[in-house]
Amino acid sequence: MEQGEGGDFPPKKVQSDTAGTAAVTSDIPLKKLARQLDFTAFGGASAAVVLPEHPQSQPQAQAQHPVTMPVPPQTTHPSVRVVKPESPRSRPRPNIDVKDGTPKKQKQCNCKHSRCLKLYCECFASGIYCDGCNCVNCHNNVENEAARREAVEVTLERNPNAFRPKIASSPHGARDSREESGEALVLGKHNKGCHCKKSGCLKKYCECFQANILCSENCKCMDCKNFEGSEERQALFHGDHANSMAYIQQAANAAITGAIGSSGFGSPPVSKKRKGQELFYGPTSKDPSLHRLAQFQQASLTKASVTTSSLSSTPVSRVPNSAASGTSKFTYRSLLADIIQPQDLKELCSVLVVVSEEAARTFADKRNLVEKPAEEQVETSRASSTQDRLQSQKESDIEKAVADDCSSRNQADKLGPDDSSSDGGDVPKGRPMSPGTLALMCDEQDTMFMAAASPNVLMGHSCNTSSQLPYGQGITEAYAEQERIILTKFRDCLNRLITFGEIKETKCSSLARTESGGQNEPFSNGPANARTDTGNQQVPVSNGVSKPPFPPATKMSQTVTAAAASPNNTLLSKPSTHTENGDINLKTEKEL
DNA sequence: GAGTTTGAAACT
DNA sequence: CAGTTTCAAACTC
Repeated sequence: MEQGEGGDFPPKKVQSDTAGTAAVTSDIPLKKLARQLDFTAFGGASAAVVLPEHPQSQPQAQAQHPVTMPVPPQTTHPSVRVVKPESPRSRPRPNIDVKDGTPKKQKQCNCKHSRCLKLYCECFASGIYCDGCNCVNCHNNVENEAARREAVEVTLERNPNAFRPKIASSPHGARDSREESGEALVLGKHNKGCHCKKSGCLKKYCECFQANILCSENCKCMDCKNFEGSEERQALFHGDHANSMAYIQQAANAAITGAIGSSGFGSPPVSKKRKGQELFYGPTSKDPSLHRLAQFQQASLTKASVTTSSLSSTPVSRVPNSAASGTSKFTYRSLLADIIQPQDLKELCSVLVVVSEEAARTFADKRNLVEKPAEEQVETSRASSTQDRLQSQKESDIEKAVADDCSSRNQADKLGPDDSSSDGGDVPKGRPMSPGTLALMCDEQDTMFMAAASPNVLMGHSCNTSSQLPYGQGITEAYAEQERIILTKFRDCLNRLITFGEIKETKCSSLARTESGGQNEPFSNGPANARTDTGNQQVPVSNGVSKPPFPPATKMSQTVTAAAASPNNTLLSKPSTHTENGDINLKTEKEL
């Protein structure tokens, strides 16, 4: 019991010997001094610490894992106020003031039939004695310690984790808190997940909501609106009325009843079932960040997506959780999936290497006019070799990106449990990167690479400390020149990619409009099996054909146009071996 | 404050 | 493990 451990949790404000005594259930606590559990370490946002705690006590408590019977602490300070824990559902219903998030003072239970010896009882579940509660026939007290202990044993027998905190902290806390600026914390996730059906997870009935955390993949809730990016949820936390309880409830109610609906378009959220993100991204991902991402994307996608029925033969709203989560029929395929071919990459790299060499050579020639050839040769060689590595790295990066891109077509299927995407990465695995991201990553990794492979170069480049370099200013300039040329080329290439992507997007959009025949219009609560919200975005729809919904090509340049439309498009300006068929596919592909 | 709703816990 | 019942908190009026 951690919480049980709880049992071992040192009571705040109470002695330091607690850990020891608390574990010994035989010690009869002094009158009505319940221990307070501390859930702050578990990410429970609501776990506001009410009482100061002993610095050394916390570690002790956390170090304890053995599930033992929770025993209210002994104390030699009867005057200490009993304060119940602020756990995330931390225990049944925490004492949190929804208005301001501040913890209220102890809350008394009102149990009538459980004798306060079942988890129904907040006090019992918290591992504390009832104190000043309004319960009836309470046995959760010193006088009934025997019964209490027995009840604890029974409870633990049934569920060894019964007294453990339900909210696990999230490794992505920092990120979350940042993203949720202004909102309640969203750290951690419910270990078991909630099972809400009607509350939309936006009421305190929901343990996740109550704990101020987002629902996670652990949840089996229906029609969940407690996910990042949920407008309903945001409505609860943001806005001028953010602190108005009435507003909050109104928003929640509206959200639940669909009055607001996702994005206010009058359409019900994706499904009556389960979280929509699973429909698109595969369900079983255990990576919180991915999950959040998916949730976020869900929020975006649902606005732009088409009726789910048109994308899947299975009516989403009737798909059981497991089914929905297990058989994701939606896959996201990058707009560039067919554009970038391995050969393109090779060509790109070749070109970059060539221009790099040329740059180096040109620069060397210039210098040769005034400096010793031998030295220059070495430098050129160095430059070239460095550049080669650079190209090599770029190629690697790009290929990785493309690999992701290509694999994305089956992304949803791949996002399984083992697809624990890079922890904390802002670019979870499986999510195709936009050209812009790709470029940024390349730049970033180039920098990193260069820093590792050639610190001097990096220094010279970024800090203008060339005078300190063994190779002098000349080398630095040569590298700079090479870099400039290469980056320019690379930029051009990426711009072309962007253009291609936009062309394809445009085509897809047209196709969607054509095939959906106006389905993208806002609709009221349509067929239950239905549809997701449609925002203003066009989403490719092709009857059953594998045209999955995909995010809009966000960072794509605004200049789709002419250049893009040119049949001579190639990734590079240099003559290409592409099979230019006018379509977006530049090549006949065989390399994949 | 009474009655209803909700979802976790308990039970079958 | 799924379905049902019990329970107490959350919520509504």
